[in-house]
Amino acid sequence: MNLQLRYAGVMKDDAPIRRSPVSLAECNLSRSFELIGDRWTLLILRSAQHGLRRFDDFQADLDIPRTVLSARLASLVETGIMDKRAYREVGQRARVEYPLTKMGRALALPFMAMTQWGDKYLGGKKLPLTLRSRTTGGKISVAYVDEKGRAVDMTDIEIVIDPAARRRAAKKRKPRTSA
Amino acid sequence: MNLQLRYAGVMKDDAPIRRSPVSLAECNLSRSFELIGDRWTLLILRSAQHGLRRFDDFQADLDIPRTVLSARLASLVETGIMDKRAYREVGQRARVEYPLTKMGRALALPFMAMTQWGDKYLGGKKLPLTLRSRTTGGKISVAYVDEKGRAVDMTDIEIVIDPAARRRAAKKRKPRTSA
DNA sequence: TCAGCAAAGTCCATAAAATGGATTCAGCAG
DNA sequence: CTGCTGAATCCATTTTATGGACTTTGCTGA
Repeated sequence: MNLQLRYAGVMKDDAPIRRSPVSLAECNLSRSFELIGDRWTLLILRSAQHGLRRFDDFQADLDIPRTVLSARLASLVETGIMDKRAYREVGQRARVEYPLTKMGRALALPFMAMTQWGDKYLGGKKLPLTLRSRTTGGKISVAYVDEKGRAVDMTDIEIVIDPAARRRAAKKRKPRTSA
Repeated sequence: MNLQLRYAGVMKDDAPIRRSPVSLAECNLSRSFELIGDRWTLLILRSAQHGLRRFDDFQADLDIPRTVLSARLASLVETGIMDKRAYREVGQRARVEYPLTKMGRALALPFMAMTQWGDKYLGGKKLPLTLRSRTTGGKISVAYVDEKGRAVDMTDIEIVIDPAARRRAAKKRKPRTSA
């Protein structure tokens, strides 16, 4: 976890890179950030990963303004990360809950990778939350693996950019001072 | 990648969870989000992962307001994710650049996990950016692994919460209507 | 020598969001 | 009918973002 990932075929490593090789519009990382990349959305999703599903539970768990929560849940439903459905407890009227969809549950992996990063660089000695194997009890972590499911070292990895996705000519830069 | 991760020892899975088991203050995931969890910071870090280091390069790459970029870079330096240092090109005066620190470069793993998620749920057929092994040329991905570096299936994983980190009594909820 | 330029900012007025408190709405219990 | 509760919405205030112009520094080429 020491080296920066490097591009395939790049030799001179000291010449600075001036532009991202993939445009924002085509980059699935920035597209992800567009959907979930703000503080409250991320925190809502964290609570949701823990199993929370109800409006007031999110509100109390995070102490989030109700207007913001309302807006964020709506957009998470719209993007397919959460579902909106009725539930009914015994002797209660029907209410609404927001469970994660499969798409939303799949965020567990990036979130765990992020947690691992926080554990290493922000945490103290104790790790509040860890993963372990049900069968062996051994510690589980997130890592790069090859096709056979073997962990690989970062030094053996290179980034490949699809030529078709390479940043295009760049819509003409607007000059710094216009008037 | 189908099931939600489950807590160790939890049997009744249908009773809704009402609170996150780890408080925001102690959760290394929410601490991470506090540092990097806003749209512009995430995008700056994406560009930085691609190798960008200079103020105007970030500005042009992302079309980010200069004030915001200035503020974000300062806080990334303060938290130790980026470094601030002088560089000098031949025949130019000394200028400033913002390379990622080791801590910042380590964000590559969560970012790749996030990219993978985007590839699956947001992307089209084509993947603009992929990882491969330098030695075998095989595809590299991000996954859960055990201590021996073997990929493990999600169904075999359970979440363990350190009892010491369990959410404490919860500072008394303020009533809904005060006056 | 000095005008021009480029990188790395700051300043400022306007626009957009977040915040937090009160209010609304629906339907079950008593 | 009244109270209560979960799920919102409304509104005034504060905070933050936005985008354009302006500033600073020290090089280069004329």
